[in-house]
Amino acid sequence: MGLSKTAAFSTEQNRIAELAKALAHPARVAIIQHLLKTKACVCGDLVDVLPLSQSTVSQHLKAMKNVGIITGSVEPPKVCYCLNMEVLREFTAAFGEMFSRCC
Amino acid sequence: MGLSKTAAFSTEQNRIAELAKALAHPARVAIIQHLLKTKACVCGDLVDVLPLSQSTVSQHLKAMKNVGIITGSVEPPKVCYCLNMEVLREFTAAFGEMFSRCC
DNA sequence: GAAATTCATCGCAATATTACGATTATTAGG
DNA sequence: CCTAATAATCGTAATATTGCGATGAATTTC
Repeated sequence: MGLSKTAAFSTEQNRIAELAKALAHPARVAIIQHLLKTKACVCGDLVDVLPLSQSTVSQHLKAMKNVGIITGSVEPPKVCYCLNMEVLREFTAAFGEMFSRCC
Repeated sequence: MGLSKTAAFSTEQNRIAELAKALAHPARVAIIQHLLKTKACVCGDLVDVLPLSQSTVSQHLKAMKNVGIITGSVEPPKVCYCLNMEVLREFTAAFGEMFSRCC
């Protein structure tokens, strides 16, 4: 029917999938990489860096913010985006734990 | 227009996104977890374990096989699926490297 | 050769994602 | 108050994903 049967899976499985989805697009990867590089918060120069329109970038940022992997703080008239280290640790922990036994 | 502008991003960014996409669905996570648990190869009992139809499971397996994160070897009339440790290492390396500096 | 088993693939429907331009807040500065 | 700057949201269109039942291919067993 086209809808992801999230209800049929565990909370953990859904969370892991959600975290993975936050990086499951090259633009999202590029955003993360840029935020890592510029260390300090960055705002709409993401639009300059990415080969996408302002509205599209804004949508990606919203999606990533919903998952929690980035945060956005208003600094009128700009918005400053940062990586959420808490969630990055959650990410590495989840996958690290998952694959620790085998490789 | 709805198409992922993959051409506008680097090969590395696309590969990372691809790897993430392989885990960006709870069913895929469940498949990985089950393959980790049963260590040895598993076949169609994935269908018994997952709350999805045979055809849907087959599709997920195909997608994951395309990314390379699992392999399937024919053992008539069954097909035996295994994790590809090579690609799992690629996965952990990619994200480990990415986040090594910050957390 | 006729079932039975196992899995891939096809065809379809529903929903999600990606992308953009245009519009709408919000706020700073004149 | 008017304008410029910034970013979110809306509306729309195209494409991708998810899911299932039905069908098809390969192979074993009887």
